[in-house]
Order: sequence, then C-alpha cells, then structure tokens
Amino acid sequence: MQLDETDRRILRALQRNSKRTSTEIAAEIGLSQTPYLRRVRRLEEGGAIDRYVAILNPAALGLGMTIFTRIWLTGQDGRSVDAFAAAVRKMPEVVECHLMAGDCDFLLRVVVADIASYRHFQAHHLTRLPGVQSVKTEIPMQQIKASTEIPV
Amino acid sequence: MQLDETDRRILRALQRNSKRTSTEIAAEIGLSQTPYLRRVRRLEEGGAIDRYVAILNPAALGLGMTIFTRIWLTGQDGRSVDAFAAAVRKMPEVVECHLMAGDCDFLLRVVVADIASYRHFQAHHLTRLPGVQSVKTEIPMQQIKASTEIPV
DNA sequence: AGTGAAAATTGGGCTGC
DNA sequence: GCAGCCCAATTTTCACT
Repeated sequence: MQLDETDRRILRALQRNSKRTSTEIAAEIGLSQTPYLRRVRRLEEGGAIDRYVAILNPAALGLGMTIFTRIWLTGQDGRSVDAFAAAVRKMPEVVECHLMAGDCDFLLRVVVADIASYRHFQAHHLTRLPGVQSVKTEIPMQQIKASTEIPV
Repeated sequence: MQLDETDRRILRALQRNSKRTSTEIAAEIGLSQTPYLRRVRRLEEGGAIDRYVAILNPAALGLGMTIFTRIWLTGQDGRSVDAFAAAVRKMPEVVECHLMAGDCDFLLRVVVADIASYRHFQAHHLTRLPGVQSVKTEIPMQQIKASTEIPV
C-alpha cells in the first residue's frame, strides 16, 4: 500500500484521537471533507487502519498492575507452541504475548489488579496450561510510557 | 469509581469496537440509547474511558518489527531516571517503556520497519541518550497476541 | 482522469418530555 | 423510555487541474 505524507498525517491524527469530526481533521491537514473521507476509506479498506477502539484507564478501573511473565515450554515443537498460543489468546489478563527468538520462550504482558490477583492467575491458570515448564516474572515499578501509536 | 456489570459490559464493547452505533450497543446489553449514553458519558467523565483511537496495522504499514530493548543507566538516581524518561517519551519508535524493579533497568518496546532501521535507531538515538550504560535487545519471532483490551 | 469543493440527504446523538 | 431537533457524516454533483 502506497502512502503519501497526507495519508500519514491522517493516520497520525486518528491514532491520537478518532472522535474528532472529519471537518476538523480535514481542515488541520489542509483538505476538505470529501478527499479526506476518501482517503480514510481507502486506509480502512487497504488495511492500514485495523479498527477503532476505546482505550480505558487501567488505574481508574483498579487494574493498575502490569506484569511481564516469561514462560518456557517443555517442548518447542509446533504443536506445543500452537496449543499454548491458542490458550493464551483466550485469557483476557494476557494483553500481549510474543514468541521470542533465542531462548525460545514466550514473553507475556499481564494486566491485573494487584500482586495477589497475579499470584492467583499464575498459580491457577498460567502454570496449568499444557506444556509449561517454568515461569519467571518481572515487575515494573513505574510505567514511563504506554502508547497505542506507531511511528507512521 | 463504582461500576456495575452493565458498565463493564459497555466498557468491553467499546474496547472491542468504538465505531458501532449507540443504538446497537445499547440493544446488545439490554438498554435503550438514553440510559446507555448517560452511562458512557459518566464513564468518560469519571476517567474510566481515557480516549478513542484508531488502531493501525503495523505490518500493512511496513512496521512489522517489534523489538524489546533492555537498558541500564549509569546512575539510578531520580534525576537520571527522569531525564531518560522524558527523552524516551519523545521517541515515537518507543511505544512502551517500563522502569523495572529488581535489576532496576528499563524495558522498552520499540516498533520499527526492519532490523536495519532498528540498528540505526539504537546506534544513533537510544545509546546517545544521557546516562545509558548498556543495551540488550530481545527479538520476537512471532506475535501471538497484541490486544488493547484490559480485563474489565 | 484524478482531485478538491459545495450542496443535499441521511442518520445518529442529544435534550426536552 | 419516547419524540423531535440538531449536527455530523455521507453521497452526489460540479469545477478545476
């Protein structure tokens, strides 16, 4: 998909705030509504824009704690990895999961209310998944940055 | 902020898709538009809903690579940490940054086009920040899950 | 032919009952 | 919860490059 600087300006604006009116964003980037909306449509249909969502405030909802969890499986074959991936995708507490190169483990970002709920989640859900050999947790002291914007 | 199950249903729906009409979401959770919109307003003003954004598709935009970078500073005093935090917040490639407990380093999630751009970013931007002692990168082989939804 | 502006129609969000 | 108003979004048509 080919993008010019105007397309990127649109994407940057919508990444920051998708609730502004099209008139307003169009004016800001020096376009009128029609060509602006044509471009937005094209970006949506071309897959550049995946979806529109509400971003919640975890702290305000009592979900102030993020934990990074590293998991090693007993086997690294495709079936074990796929089974683990499928299980993790169903867990709402697991917000992110990456299969890492090198050590060949998983890195998870887990969102919970507090340490106690994390302990329960790890003991009763995470370690009970098929093929989990060992689990190591890393705890952030402070969230420095948490953006949903990518550098387009 | 006190939430009942209806509020949580609203939050879950808006986290998944914020572009559906209020009539549609209201009907799904068994409410009519007016009380639904009253609740949404309350959730916005109470800070439970932080913002509405477009989520882009990194792969479709040629930003298919996520890198985790771990950074140690020469000093862990407040001034060093704050200076580093401020610098990192200005870098669009750094999507997430956490000050970690224990080893007392930073964990960054960096979004780039490919390894070459990451090498450039690390050599010319990251390692030139004040107080950076050492940098270690971890590379995901596969994105298993990447959600913007928290478990309300 | 492709892009931008203007106008008209539709339909959702909001405010009175 | 319902009805009407208002405004934004969309679509069509027109003008320009």
